[in-house]
Amino acid sequence: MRVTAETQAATRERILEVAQELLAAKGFEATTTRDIARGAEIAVGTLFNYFTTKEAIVATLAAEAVAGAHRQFARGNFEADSFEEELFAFVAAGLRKLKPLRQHLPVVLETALSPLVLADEEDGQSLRVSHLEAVLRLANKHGVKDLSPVALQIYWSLYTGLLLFWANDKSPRQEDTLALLDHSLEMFVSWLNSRLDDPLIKLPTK
Amino acid sequence: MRVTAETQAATRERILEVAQELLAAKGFEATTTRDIARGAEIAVGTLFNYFTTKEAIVATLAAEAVAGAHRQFARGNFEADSFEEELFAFVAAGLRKLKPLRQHLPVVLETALSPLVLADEEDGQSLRVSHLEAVLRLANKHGVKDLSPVALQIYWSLYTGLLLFWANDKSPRQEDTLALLDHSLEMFVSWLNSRLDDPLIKLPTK
DNA sequence: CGCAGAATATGAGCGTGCTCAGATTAAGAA
DNA sequence: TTCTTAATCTGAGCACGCTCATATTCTGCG
Repeated sequence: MRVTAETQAATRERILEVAQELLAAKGFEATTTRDIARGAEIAVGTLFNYFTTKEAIVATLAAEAVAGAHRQFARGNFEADSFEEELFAFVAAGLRKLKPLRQHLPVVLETALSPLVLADEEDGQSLRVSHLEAVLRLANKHGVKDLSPVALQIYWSLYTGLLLFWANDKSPRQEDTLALLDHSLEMFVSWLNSRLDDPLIKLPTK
Repeated sequence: MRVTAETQAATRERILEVAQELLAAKGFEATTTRDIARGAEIAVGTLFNYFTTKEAIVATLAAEAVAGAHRQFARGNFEADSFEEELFAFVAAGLRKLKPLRQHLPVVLETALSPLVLADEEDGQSLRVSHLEAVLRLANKHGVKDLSPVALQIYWSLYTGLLLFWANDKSPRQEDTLALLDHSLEMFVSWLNSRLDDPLIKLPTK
């Protein structure tokens, strides 16, 4: 069972690598599951033992990319003056890691991100949940406690909107996306501050 | 050519009706293009003469629904004290019309709404463009002139986020969605006001 | 009328993503 | 080592969205 488990992990890794290559080379639509299976030297059926869906493969790639960014960000213990500044750095770090998948984000967003409330699926949920948890941690660190569900949902709308905008951003170095991020966060954070004492929007202290 | 044109319009209408029924009865995935064609008494090939894509049918249903809401809203010349209040009423009217399609919105959003910058496609663009135009009109009416591209994009993020949230809203009468709308608009409008004199975010006056 | 040519409708067929009955392999018991 | 059973892999096959060569229908002209 030891050897098998390692083999399986290797297979999983091979699938992800091949998928990333083909995705970059031919795009999502033109990359068929048969292609990926052939590249990973397994049968189509086996591919679907490892991933439930073609989209799930891309969602996993995205989730692993941002997970990497999270770890890197946590390690670098970046110290910013303000919540807003640190949030900006955090999101920007995520974008950097997601760059290879930029054009394929709409596909990921539909399956993995669009069920905004706590959904029952799991495939790409990790991305949303772990991102929001990280944001919560940052907020707490800066004294912004107990973001309400509404606040989190608003943040999530802004974040996914940003990602979708980014996916289509034609500006040379995607500076339009960074500008959008800047304004979005400025608006969001100052709204949060203006709301700090409103009981309607705060969660009951646990 | 007269008779034919009418026949075609009737066929188009029949497709949309059948699609709406099947959608409501069985959901998007379970409704096949063969089903729709059979229901409309045409061949599959003919179906695709009228709509480029299965998603385009749903996008058209959505676009016609909100177009109806726009007309109705314009006719009713609803007079509100503030931009925020009127924007709220406007969006809520749109939601009312979209209700039958609520659960299918993610499908529409991916194809029709996610290309956020001016895209080259046309299928569902109408929804985004016409909604944003209506918002601009409302803004002008209330003295908020020349919303910048960034402001429009932020509004769009909030609006699509709202729609996706709504699609999954499990609260009895979707009051969670209305609460989200309320807070989103409050944040957006007060941010707009705080930015009124910032040249960075205003378009050059034409 | 009849006829030519354009417009429209048709459905067999293609390439997908994904499934599942059966073949293959791994792991422990005797 | 050999047998048993559970886990894993396999690819022919299914249903789907969509296409395109062909058939059908419509339109205006002589």
